[in-house]
Amino acid sequence: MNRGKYYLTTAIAYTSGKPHIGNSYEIVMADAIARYKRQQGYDVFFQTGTDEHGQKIEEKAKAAGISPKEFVDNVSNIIKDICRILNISYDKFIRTTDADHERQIQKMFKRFYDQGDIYKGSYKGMYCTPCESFWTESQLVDGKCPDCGREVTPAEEEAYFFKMSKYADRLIEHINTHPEFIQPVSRKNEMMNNFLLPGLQDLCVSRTSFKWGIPVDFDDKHVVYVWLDALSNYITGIGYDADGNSSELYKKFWPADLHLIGKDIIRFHTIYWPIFLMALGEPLPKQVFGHPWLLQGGEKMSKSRGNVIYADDLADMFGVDAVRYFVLHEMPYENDGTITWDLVVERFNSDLANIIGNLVNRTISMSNKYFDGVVTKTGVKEDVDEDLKTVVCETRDRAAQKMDEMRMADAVSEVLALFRRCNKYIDETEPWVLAKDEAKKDRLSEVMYNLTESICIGANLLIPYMPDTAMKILEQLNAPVRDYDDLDKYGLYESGAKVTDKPQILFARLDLKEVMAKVEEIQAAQRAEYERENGITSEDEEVIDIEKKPEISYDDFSKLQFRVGKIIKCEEVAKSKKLLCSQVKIGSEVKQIVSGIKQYYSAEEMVGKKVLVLTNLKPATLAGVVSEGMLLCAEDAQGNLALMVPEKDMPAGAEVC
RNA sequence: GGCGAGAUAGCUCAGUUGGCUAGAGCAUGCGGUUCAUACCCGCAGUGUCGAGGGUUCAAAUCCCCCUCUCGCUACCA
Repeated sequence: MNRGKYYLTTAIAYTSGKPHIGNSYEIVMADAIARYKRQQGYDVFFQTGTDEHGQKIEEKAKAAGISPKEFVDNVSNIIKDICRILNISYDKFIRTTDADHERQIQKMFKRFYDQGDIYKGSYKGMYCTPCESFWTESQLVDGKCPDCGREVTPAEEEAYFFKMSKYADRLIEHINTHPEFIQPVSRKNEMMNNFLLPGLQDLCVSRTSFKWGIPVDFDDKHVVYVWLDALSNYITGIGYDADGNSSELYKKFWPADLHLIGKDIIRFHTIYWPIFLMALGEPLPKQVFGHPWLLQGGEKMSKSRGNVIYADDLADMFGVDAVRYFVLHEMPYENDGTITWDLVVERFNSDLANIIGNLVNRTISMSNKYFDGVVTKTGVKEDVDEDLKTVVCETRDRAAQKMDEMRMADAVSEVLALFRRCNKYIDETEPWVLAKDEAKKDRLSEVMYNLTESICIGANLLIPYMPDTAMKILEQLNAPVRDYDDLDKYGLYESGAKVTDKPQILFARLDLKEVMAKVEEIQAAQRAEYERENGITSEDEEVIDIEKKPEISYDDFSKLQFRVGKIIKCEEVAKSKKLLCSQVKIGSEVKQIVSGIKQYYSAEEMVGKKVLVLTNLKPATLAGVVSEGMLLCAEDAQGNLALMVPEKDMPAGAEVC
């Protein structure tokens, strides 16, 4: 049955490095939806791809000593490879470095500019140095910084801005009249309360500080802001043309039925993207779903520790379908899910090996033992059959309901429940008892038929989630793939068909110890690779590279005054989550300094410390408290802070030079 | 600080418009079974449903307040 078109997309993956399993979750979920919709009879177009521009990539390529294009070619291929490994049935893999995509972005940018949606602005007279923020004229309050109320100063850099405010009312209207647009709904409030209702700021849509991006063709100092570039893939990938010559594919499939994205980028997809589309005069996507994340339990993931979990390692160990099953099953609707090696083993053994694999195996071996593999419907029914049939026939719609609500884990569980019910049926009917009584042979045959038919329906319902396993089961049962519309009908398995006489083990039970031993090897290899790539020996500690700032003169440096200060009193700033307010003795004076370090230091432990202080910074008010300087800290890649302290004891007030 | 979500079994969670002894999966214990991959099936649990107060014949569910957790956001000199 043809149910119309369905266009779904994933976010395109940023090509700054190999994605871990948490990043790969989304593509598996998207693939399950795509297969599910195809099975239902939708004409599906499923697009994914890679986002390849930006400063970060420019820097990474430079560090690797290759061109940005070489760098992204490499990573993009790795990501395609992961798609292949995970059995992802995408129809289009777009790269933002594709020539036609780049051309369309330039045309769109020009069109926005000609329409007056984009204007060339500059930061001049609108930069608040203390806040490090740029403001447009309209945002200033009495010509001053709307945040701190102080004077703003001229700055030189020019940039293009998009007039978001022009479309804000229309967007608010759309969100309010289309409750399904932002999913889960709890995210809608965040967008409305934090961005839309307070007033949308114009968005800077070009950069001049780096080169690796799509050049603005009428002003080549600028490259297009990466989000405008990346978001547009959803239309350029299916042949949108800014001059009005869009492809038939585009006309057929746009607007998208679903943008599947991570919860961290909901803002870009539900505010900026719709506004860009409004400016183009194109319809908005029907739904944006921000899914939760799959996190590694407990410890922080880091390649240098070798504990990053990758899709390909998982697939090697457990097989593709087990990985697909795990990530889909372990992902609740709104909360983040967890993945660890032992959780995967646990789920693998209990759900896949025990419940599904063993069921198929025991059923086929009984068919062979009692009837040489021939499955015959005899019509010898008993009451106990009815509940089995009811459960089996209802599973399709129960799972469908969960799928339509994006509750993947629940949908998979519904299908699993069918297999559980089959195991129970075996216990209820006790085929081995029937087999001992020749008079009950026809009843036994009916029981085997019921089991085979039920498993057959279950296998069909498994197709979206575990396509390979589903096909293996059907092959072993010698049954064709069944039409989705028939999956609530019982008794379509061909009576007299013969199942395989050599049942294959679908999922061999795993021993946790053996798995963990292999995990050790994987982790050691990962650490070794990390060390090789970064040219360090195992003696070296983890290092961190950051963006370098421009060279300064000694004069610049000498303007700063650093001194040793002793913290004599410290308390939490009441209205803030991050701030501590310290009284710092510097020489004979005491300065009050506010610092954002509450997450790393308690007020009590601060007292008595001797720390380095930038003393001649212009005072500022933070959360209503005056701060007269800055405590110096080092920050690692995860944002953890460590206070700088003198290596030997020095008196409070000593100058640092 | 603003806005929002949440706190239910050892663990992960479900509980629709208030209504029968508060449920599922995993883990635990006991029992059954032998077709099968030492599997499957059944039974048993323990729950102050975060604390306190209120509305009601009746509250996990509605209202108030408190504590804690989480998300987005602001501050992080």
